[in-house]
Amino acid sequence: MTLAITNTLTGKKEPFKPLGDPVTMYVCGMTPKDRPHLGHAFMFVHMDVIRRYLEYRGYAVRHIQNFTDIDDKIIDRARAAGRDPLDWAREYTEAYFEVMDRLHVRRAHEYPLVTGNIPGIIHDVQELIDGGHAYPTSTGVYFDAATFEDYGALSGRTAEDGAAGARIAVDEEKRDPRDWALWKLDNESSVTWESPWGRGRPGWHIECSTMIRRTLGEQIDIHGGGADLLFPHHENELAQAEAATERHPFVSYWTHTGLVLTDGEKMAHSLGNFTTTADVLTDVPPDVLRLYLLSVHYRSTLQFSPAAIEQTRAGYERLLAVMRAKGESVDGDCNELDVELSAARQAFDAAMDDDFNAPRAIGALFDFGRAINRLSPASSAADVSSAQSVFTSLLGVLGIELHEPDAASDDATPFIDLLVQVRRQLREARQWELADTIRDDLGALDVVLEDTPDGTVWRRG
RNA sequence: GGCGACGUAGCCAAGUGGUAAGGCGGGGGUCUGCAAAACCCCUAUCCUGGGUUCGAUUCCCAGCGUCGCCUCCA
Repeated sequence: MTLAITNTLTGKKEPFKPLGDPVTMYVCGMTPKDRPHLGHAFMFVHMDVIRRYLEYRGYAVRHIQNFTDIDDKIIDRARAAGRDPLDWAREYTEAYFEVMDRLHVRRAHEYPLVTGNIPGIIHDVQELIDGGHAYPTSTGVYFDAATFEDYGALSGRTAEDGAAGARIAVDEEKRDPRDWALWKLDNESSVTWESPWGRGRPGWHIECSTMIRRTLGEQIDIHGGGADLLFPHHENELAQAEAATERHPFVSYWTHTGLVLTDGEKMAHSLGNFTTTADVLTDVPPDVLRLYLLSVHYRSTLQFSPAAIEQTRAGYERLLAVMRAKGESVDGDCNELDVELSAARQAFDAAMDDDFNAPRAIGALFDFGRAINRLSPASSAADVSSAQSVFTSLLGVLGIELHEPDAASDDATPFIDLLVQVRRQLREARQWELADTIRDDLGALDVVLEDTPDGTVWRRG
């Protein structure tokens, strides 16, 4: 089987052929101006799954993700709060890690910052000027879009589209409405740097081109980011990179994640309609949220719905139940579980090979879980536990871990055990009403009792 | 206005030119003292109208609806 990845540039699923070893992957990270919302969680979780699956397939992956730690919004917000912009950015960078760690988003190998790449950015801007792709004006340095023949290829927009859609105030000094700032002159803000063109700071798009070049090289395998960055950000990034290096393609596979909608519109900091990831995690376990985010293909739009998360919670319970299955057969030479096991692996791989189809992969795992439950009475303990370990390892490729709600450290445990003991005696005495009352009352306290042939077991509900 | 995406059961959501995964919910059953969990069975003809085809939910056109990008944005 071959892994195929949809490439935004061509709009097609293409067989994955890495440039070399390791596979190079760049993900457009956050501008840490506010706390990460569910849109961020969706994107980073899906990108994490892409990386995990590549590693599962045996590729070594070098994953780089930036932080745009200085930009207009950060400066504005910090100034309004009377704070230092860099300090502001650090605070929300921490907020990012706090929440993504809980969601098991694996850390990138490096997190370059704009503020740590100024010399490289200045070098690259100068190179574009020298190459005839950029020019200085009284407000900064601009990229000359007309000098890059393929401009618009990624987002599928022509020069005419650009002109027609130009709603931004026309800058008389720009040669073309499509041109954008590589360097912004600025003598007022606290965070500026000297440059050959005057004091200022980088434009947004150039940072990614520079960081990719410095950390991964002139051409990379995979570039990820939200669909809202396709234009102009990625279009410009591509133009800057290829104009500077004259190497094509800059990126082999452009992967864009769908956007998260809330009440029918895009969730965004700027719209003020966002639900923070941390907020959701106050009452939704991280693995449940992760399962929810992965229940939609990465390229699709996710319509955020608390009700759907609740449904996912129930689905997660079902996954947990698979781990409670026990092999009961002593002579157990039932090999049906082996058959199911290899079928599950195959279905999982096929789904993920097909453009990282996590929803389908999850479906395959639910099938596998049902098979484990069904076959466990006729299988040996060893076979069941090895099936379960494959089950958890495949879930692990999706970054989903199975955790029973923790009861071990609970002070109430001895008392619950005691009640269960008393109830056992009541049941032996056929005192059903009292026994049921204990069960119901414990249930109201989120302690679930199940009477099995081997006795009563209880767990946190 | 330009460009693009999407519209699948009560809900979430995959997918295919030959009558549609999975999860939640609902109904029935097995098991159980009764439950719970688990297991088994049932629960959709794929927005509308044309067209192409032996045959379309899947391809093409139009319409309706929703969303995104064109400005900062994951």
